Amino acid sequence: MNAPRTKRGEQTKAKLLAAAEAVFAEQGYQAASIARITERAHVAQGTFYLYFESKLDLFEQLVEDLNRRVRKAMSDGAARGSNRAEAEREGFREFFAFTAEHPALYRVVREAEYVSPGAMRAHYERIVEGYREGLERARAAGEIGDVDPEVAAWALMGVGEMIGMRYVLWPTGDDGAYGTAATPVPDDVFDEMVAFVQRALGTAGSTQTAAATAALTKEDS
Amino acid sequence: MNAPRTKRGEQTKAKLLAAAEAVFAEQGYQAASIARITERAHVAQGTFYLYFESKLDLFEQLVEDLNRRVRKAMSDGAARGSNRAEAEREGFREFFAFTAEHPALYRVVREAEYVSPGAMRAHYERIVEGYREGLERARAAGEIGDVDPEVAAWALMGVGEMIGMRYVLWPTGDDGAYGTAATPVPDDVFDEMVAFVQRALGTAGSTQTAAATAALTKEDS
Amino acid sequence: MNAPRTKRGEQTKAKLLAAAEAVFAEQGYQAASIARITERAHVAQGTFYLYFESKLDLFEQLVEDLNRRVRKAMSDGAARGSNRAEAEREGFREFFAFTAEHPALYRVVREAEYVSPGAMRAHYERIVEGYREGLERARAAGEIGDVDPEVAAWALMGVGEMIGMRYVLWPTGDDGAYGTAATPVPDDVFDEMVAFVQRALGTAGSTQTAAATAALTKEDS
Amino acid sequence: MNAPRTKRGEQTKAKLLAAAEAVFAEQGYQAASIARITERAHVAQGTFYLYFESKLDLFEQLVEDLNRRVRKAMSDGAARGSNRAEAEREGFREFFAFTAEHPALYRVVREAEYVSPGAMRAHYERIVEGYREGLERARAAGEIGDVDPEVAAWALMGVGEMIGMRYVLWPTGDDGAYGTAATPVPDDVFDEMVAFVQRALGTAGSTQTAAATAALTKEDS
DNA sequence: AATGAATGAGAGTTCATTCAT
DNA sequence: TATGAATGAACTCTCATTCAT
Repeated sequence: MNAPRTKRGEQTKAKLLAAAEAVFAEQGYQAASIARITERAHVAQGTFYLYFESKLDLFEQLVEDLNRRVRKAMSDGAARGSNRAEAEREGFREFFAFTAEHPALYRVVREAEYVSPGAMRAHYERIVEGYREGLERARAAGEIGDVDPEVAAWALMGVGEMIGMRYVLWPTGDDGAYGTAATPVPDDVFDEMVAFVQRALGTAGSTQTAAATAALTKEDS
Repeated sequence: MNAPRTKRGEQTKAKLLAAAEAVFAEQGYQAASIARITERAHVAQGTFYLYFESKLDLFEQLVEDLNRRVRKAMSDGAARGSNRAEAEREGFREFFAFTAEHPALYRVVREAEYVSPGAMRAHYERIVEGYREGLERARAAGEIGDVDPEVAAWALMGVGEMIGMRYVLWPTGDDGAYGTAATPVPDDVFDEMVAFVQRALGTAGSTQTAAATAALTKEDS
Repeated sequence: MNAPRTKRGEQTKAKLLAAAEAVFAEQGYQAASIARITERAHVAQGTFYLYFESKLDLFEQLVEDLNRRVRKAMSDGAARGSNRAEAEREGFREFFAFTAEHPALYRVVREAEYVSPGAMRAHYERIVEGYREGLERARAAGEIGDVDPEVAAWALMGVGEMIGMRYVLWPTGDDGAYGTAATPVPDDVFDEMVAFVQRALGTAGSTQTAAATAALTKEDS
Repeated sequence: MNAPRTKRGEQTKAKLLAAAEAVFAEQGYQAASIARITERAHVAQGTFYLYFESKLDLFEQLVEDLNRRVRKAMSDGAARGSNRAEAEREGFREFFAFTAEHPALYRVVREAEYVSPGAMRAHYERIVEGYREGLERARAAGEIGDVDPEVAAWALMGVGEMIGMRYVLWPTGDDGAYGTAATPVPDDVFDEMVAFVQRALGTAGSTQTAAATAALTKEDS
């Protein structure tokens, strides 16, 4: 009652997931109706229940899927950096890019507290886990100061989420309507934020000015 | 159709707001029904519409009310500090205490993206405004480093929100059920977080160890 | 969420119960929809849930209500008889009259095995309990033979139910459509059946022919 | 679109009928879904419509099949008896045994009033017809009293059905859950019931006590 | 000011049946 | 013969809101 057994079924499920992501981003989880989602996917309402047990099941599958992808993007970004400072910066860059491209993840997770606390926590915990591992390695390598990796990881998560919300998702000067094209974080804000976290972590070389850091990273972008 | 004109009316409206806060905290905005709220307030369903135009109106009034109170608590806390470092620390302390006592604010705001984007933004912007003003003054006084007050303010907001969610609202080891007594942030986590933001802001004297800071502030608590 | 608190509410609930009885009789429990029932009661669908928690709740309330009334009718009938033979006969007479007037009870109970086993069993057990008590008293008084009251009571229940179904509810020569006026049991069938059970119980005087018995009871009817 | 044309097809249809009987017994006709039945038969949903025109068609085929088999069992049992009294007893014995083994027949027929009145009536009428013929022959032979065979046949049907329901299908002391092993009628109840109907029919020799009858019939069982 | 009955649109979900392969 | 994906109408139930008293 869940996994498609033919190619056609696989396509249909993919269509549903894509439609759900779009509708969730536009209207949020609660306001999104199965009717709206299936309509957008060009399938009948009943078809939905061939691949998902419930609206909640869809939600959890979607969050898990997006979570996997955002972590992949972040770790790919971090891997581009040759030291912790660069890894941090590139990880955030990817995080914001993903947020801009998949606003559904962001928005839906914030709505999820009462919908699926488990899914929400798992989402944050997995990202934080990535931060924590990175920080532990960096600390062992002497690249950052004497910080508690766990607490620092949650703090980084918070910084990223709030900056992402404010500068990526809120269309500047807008009245709050969604669905319009989201803008990525402006360069100066991004640099300020990166400098903020690097000071917080005591990253080696974080004393350089934000402007200098920006000039540096422009080269490899 | 909104402002109570008698003392009795005032009490009724207050009962409704208190009930709404409790029910919102327990079930969230979407799941909370007017029926449940009026039941908890011991008034008839129709009475609700004597004081609120709609569920949304209630929501916005409640968020505004709580927002005013959390800002008051934070600025009172900050005023207790004799320098920026202490102000920061005491502000956060009050923020977490308020979060523990009024989980509804926190939870409902996160759910509000699609309910009332205006109310949600106003909530964050007002708190950030407080941070920003404090940071600007501190910078003018040379108490903190060369940070952009606006970006730093949003970053602080993010740190506070995420740490609050993780350490105040999630009953440790729990499966996600709400309604149980929330625990405030553990001392060591709190100290780590404060040290994190003080390094990030380049607060004068932030080089002291977290333990030392803790010892210091214990005296005046 | 259940008991009406005003006269108007009481009338509405009564209208719903009456409509439900009619619709259940016509279409059965499963096929009867809340929409159909509320339409017939001239109220909105939502009104239904002011007085019943669910379709099942309505069903159980209705069965209990009808059960109470059929037992009242039967015991009133039995009380008219001056000996066990007459009590038996008059009890059955009332049972069939009730069945003719309230086919819903009969039909809905037979459908209830999977809907509400508890309600179905309670229905039968309560009626049987009445039979059993009557039989025990009759046996103590020497009015009937040496029968096991419990087993005999269930047997009587069976006879009544099947004869009722066959001769009261099945419109003779009909193709099975319901909703037409039900006919009560024809006199000769009734007499035969009464004679059958009186022989089975060894009721004193049951050796008289059915015809004679009929002639006898005509007088007091 | 109905009759299997190959051996393989025949097996598939048989699997479907067996699965349907089991599922009907467990959940009843209405709650049983084609999906559940085909799943249990280990065939795809579409396969169902190769052998049955509709769910109703399946129901009617199943009822007819079971009806044929229960009548066969009953008449085989009756044939074992060397007189009417014994025939009656053995017929009931088989009826209860069949009920215990095929609870679906019993339960589904009671649910059938609105599903297929025709099938339900035919089921009862055919069994009653068997009773009636037996009673007519017995009466002609002077083995029973002066009873109307038609009415008596329906009464016997009722006794059997109700005793079967009460003592075969209701697991004693149970809360109404089905699917557990059904117990056959206890000996003493069975004897009481047989004595009941034999008195009702005025079966020759029915004045003997139930115990005596039991002793008698034990010999040939 | 307060009540509680009434509303009705809309939600998620089920399921017998059909269709393309 | 057999599959399983797809359909869409119909269902029960919820709930913010309005109305009559």
